[in-house]
Amino acid sequence: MVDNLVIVESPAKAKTIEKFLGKDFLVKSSFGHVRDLDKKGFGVDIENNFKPDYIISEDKKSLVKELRSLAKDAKVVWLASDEDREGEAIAWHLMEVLDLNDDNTKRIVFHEITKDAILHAIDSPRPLNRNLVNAQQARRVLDRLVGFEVSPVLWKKVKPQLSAGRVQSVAVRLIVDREREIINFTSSSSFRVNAVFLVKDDKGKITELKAELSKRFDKKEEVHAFLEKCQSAIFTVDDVVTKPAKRSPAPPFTTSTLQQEASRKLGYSVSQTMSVAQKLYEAGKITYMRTDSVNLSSLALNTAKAKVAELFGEDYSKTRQYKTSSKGAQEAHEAIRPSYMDKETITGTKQEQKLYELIWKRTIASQMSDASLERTTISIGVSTATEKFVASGEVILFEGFLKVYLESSDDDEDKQSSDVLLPPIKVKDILERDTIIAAQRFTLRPPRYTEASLVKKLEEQGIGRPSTYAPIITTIQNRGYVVKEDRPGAEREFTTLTLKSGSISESVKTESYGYEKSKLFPTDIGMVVTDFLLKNFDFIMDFNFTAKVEAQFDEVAEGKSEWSNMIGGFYKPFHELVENSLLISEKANGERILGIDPESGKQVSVKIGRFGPLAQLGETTDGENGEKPKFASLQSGLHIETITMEQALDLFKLPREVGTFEDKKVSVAIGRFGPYIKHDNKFISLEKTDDPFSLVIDRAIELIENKRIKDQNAILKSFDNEPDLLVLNGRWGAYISYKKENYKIPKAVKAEELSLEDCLKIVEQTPSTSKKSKAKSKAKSKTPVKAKKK
DNA sequence: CAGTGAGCGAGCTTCCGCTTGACTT
Repeated sequence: MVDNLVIVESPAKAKTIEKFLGKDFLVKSSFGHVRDLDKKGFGVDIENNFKPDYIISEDKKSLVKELRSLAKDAKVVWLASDEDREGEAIAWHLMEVLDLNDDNTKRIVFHEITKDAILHAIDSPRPLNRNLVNAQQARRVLDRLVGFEVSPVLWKKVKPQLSAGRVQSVAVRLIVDREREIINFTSSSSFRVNAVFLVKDDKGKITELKAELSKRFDKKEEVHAFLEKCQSAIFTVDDVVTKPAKRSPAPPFTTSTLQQEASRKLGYSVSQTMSVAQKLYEAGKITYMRTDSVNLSSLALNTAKAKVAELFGEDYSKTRQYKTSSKGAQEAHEAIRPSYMDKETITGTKQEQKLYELIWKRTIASQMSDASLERTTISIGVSTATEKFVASGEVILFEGFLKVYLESSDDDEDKQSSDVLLPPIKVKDILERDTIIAAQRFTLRPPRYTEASLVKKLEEQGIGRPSTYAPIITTIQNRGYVVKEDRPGAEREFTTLTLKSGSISESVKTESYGYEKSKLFPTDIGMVVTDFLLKNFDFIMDFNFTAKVEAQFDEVAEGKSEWSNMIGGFYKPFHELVENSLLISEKANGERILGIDPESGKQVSVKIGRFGPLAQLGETTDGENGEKPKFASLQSGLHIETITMEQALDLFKLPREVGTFEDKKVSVAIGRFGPYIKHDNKFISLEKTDDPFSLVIDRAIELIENKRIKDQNAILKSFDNEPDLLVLNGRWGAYISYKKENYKIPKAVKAEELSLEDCLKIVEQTPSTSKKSKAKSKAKSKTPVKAKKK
């Protein structure tokens, strides 16, 4: 039995703190919240001042039982959850659930996990802040009200199983808005003129000087006229300006900036970054990874300073304290940094090492001096024209933090390295022209969001928290509102004009553009739901909605307003909108009428049907005259918002009969898994290069025969007295197929040597999946009971 | 694996934030 029970939120934190506190203290973890609103009902009693109905989460029951018995035996229980709204609420829930009272309970907080900070916290406990707890309740109840009242409206008006929420709906809106900007974007082009001059130094050595014309031309004729003037022109250096400049390091990582940089520099997805960071945290290699703070402990500042001095010298060290600028930051933790600043590298998986290295560099760089640079701009006059060429270059005089780390930026397009060493040049120097190239350049449409750039945007708007950025991205994809995928680009032609020696030549080249890799795209359903919510619940879709309610939560936290009043003020008008939307609005299906089919004279439209987006030929009202409309699913790559009449009409051309083979019909269609041939009730996929609209019978027969050979080869073994059992060769090697179920063959066994008895034995010994999971969950629930007994 | 697109009505779905494993392939 121990006199002091300390409860923190994370087990890794508990382990560390226990070492600082000695054997009089037992440190346990609550694993986050222990209670939440009941999920089965509404969880909030609206009639009764929004009284929350809290229940202990199923997976926390045994933990609460254990904590309860430890608390009963302890003299003092120290509630050491984070010092923010959620942390305060966790402490309050623990008090309630563990039957604690003010006499034997102390609330302590610390922002960094150092011995000094912990001991200081123990010396200065404070009472629980009920106002902060109420602010959390208001936040929790509001999210429940919005989520559980609006989602059912979607089930009725759009499609079952959909969801809406304060955070996710706005996240989807961002992506939908961006997609529409892109759809409506029209690109324009202009000519960018670049010149190469040759400069000879004292020793006769020739270096190139690249410069761009300060003016861009819209028309080819203008370019031509300009190049003609350049043919005989004299190029003189008009001006050389050298300016000092400096660059400062980026602040240490928060969750959001770590996700962004890991995405840009290492190509990690947001959730990948978090799970690797979690591993590093659990191994004690970095500080807590869910934080919005850029603050570093004084211990970290000192060790970073020593490390910088050791590696690069005193000149490179500069101690900096950063201030958080993001909206709604609660700063319960430190920034994400290495636990031990002197460790440049660690052991672990490749992924862990890379992420650690990134964190180490960012943190160290944040404690280094500015880089100082010299930026030079050279202006070159053209004797026969008023336009001027400009060359610019940058020289690093003192590297400072750049020795270690430079933050990447999202717009990788238009990347122009200005880190060029310019040749020595003076005003009035005459330059020798080599070539001048004018290339047609197109304006860029707005970029689509990546996971990480969406997180950045959400954080800027104060929407979501460090612990939820990764789950948000998963949710909006799971709900089918958004997909993350690659999409091919397109090709376009551009013109270049080149002045070389004395002649001007013109050429047309092609370039590909718009290729997207791992970007977020809205689905048809995502767009329809967003439009529906905008129409019926515009204030929830407002990007400032969260910021507005946060301000009200703050008033509750400061004791200036009572939480259920605040919620009441929100709920009345909100609930009216819910009622109205149920009454007024029609079912939203995103219908778009494309026009009239010239062949049949019927209307062509697209909409969302029961099973997804479809194209429709004819109107439903036609049905009264006995003629039903035709339907066809939209294939991947086609979208309600952008499909053309031609593309829609093509869909009705399938299924298409191509001929007969072995006296059976051969037809081509497109199904869920792409284009296929149907013959004798068998399905054969087309290959990528085959076009279902033009496929001929000869090619179809070829594919059918190929498939037959392949199927034959897939059978490694069959048994005459048990036709249901086959040993097949699949994608991952040999396996047993028996009565529509597949069974793994143990690694030690050679597939060719299996007898029928061996196979049946394997089938029998393979436990069904349901059995397996039951056995494991039982074993798991036993462990905490054991722990209690000691 | 390769469909569907009518309608009825049962019973289900759903939020955001705090935490870790528990799963499956």
